[in-house]
Amino acid sequence: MKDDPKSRKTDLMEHLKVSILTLRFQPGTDLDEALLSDEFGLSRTPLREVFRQLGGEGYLDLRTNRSARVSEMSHTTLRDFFLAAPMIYGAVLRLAARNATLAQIEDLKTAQLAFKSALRSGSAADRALANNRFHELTGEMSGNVYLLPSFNRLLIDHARIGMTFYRPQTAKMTENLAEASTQHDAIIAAIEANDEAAAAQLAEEHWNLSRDQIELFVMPDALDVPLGLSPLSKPA
Amino acid sequence: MKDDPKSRKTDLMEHLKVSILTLRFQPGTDLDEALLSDEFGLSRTPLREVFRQLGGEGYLDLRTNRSARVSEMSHTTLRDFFLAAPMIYGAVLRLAARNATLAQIEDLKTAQLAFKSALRSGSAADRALANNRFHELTGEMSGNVYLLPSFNRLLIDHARIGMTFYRPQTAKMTENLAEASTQHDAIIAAIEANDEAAAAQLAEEHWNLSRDQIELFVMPDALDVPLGLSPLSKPA
DNA sequence: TTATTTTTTACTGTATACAAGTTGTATTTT
DNA sequence: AAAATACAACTTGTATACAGTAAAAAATAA
Repeated sequence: MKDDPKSRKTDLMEHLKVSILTLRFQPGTDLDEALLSDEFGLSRTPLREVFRQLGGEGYLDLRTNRSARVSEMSHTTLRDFFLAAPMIYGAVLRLAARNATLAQIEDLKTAQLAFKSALRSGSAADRALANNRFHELTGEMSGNVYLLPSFNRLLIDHARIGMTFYRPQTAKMTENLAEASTQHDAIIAAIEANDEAAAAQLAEEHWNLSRDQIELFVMPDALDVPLGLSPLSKPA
Repeated sequence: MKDDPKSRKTDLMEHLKVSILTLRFQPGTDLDEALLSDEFGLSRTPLREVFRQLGGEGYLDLRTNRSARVSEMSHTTLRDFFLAAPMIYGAVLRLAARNATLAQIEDLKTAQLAFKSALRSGSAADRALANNRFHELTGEMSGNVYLLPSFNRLLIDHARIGMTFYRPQTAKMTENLAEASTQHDAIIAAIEANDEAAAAQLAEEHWNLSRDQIELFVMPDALDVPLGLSPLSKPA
């Protein structure tokens, strides 16, 4: 493993992506050029090029004369998200079922094994990343350059939303996760059978499940704790 | 009009975009960093940042250790294009009808006036750019960050395909252009009336018209010229 | 002449120094 | 004391010089 600048650049890129997807860098966080260039042994020039690229892909917000910032997730985001996601993902899976190659299907099966493994023994970040990888592969399968920009943008926030998703706190949520995994298996089967209709149908079901899971967070069960013993911690 | 680096950078960006959209830079063209930095009075550092950004937006293809290249339009592109465009544009117009502000509608009307003016007296490039502007505005109106990446990617190739589109060679094609303008008016009306269904319907019709126009190019009328006087130019 | 290796040339990628701009703090003014 | 201004520290943006890499040209061998 040589340590040339090129590899450090891709290292940096990967590190930033993963950090953002897993909420290690929270939405709205300012990125310090000096610190990062120091950390990865890169000068600011290539670093800023990476920033620009990640900006274009939707990971970062760039503002002139101000530091790059991890892209925000506002309250309107969630609504826009569930408006666009089913349509885009439905189209992607339909095309995946139409166009997937055998090699791609093998990759997808491998990714699904990794996902299952993460569900069993991984952290929330591991699960979110494994799920992200699975869906990225379906995007590649669709092979439509006009669909992918939006699809990949969706995947970013899907992972970030999923970071809470993949930290199940109730039996119902754990159950939903198992269901998501089952759906992944069904998606693979539909793609392998070139069954476009089934794939599109599964896309919709997969998003409905996601939405249900989100709602379990937005509207949690009422607390059942005696007064004075509330688990709320002190204000930060 | 001050001439600071910041404005030169946006100048360069705008110049590249317009040049690509109007086919002044053909798909696949290599861009010369030294030449462009000389031309715009910018060093290569900010120039390369612009390249990265345009790469992210789909104007350029970037390859390591090779020059940046105007993004290609292959034979598969057209098929992918007409597969994705109606769906995305339908969703965009539906949301535009739902969310457009009065100020945005005014902007759209202004853009449509410019489009009509370009149809009357402009060049093919003027027409393609005016049309591009019109649709960009509908994208802004939709206000959905997850839809816009694909939508803007579509607009790039829409303009490039349209450069032939907007150089009408038969009466039928001129007629189609007038029809496109009429559809723009109808789109404005639907948005102004918050009529989502009508807007979505118009999106589909607008793309059908585009597809018809393309077909007039792909399958031109049989030549009616005596042998030996064929207008075909010599092979390049 | 043809194929292969070496050298040259041109271009891409990176580091560093410097210029311009922004933000926070201290000082002055009312 | 509050507001406004001026200054200082820091961050972002740009230019230039240099290092690394790929293609082209020249030279050598078959």
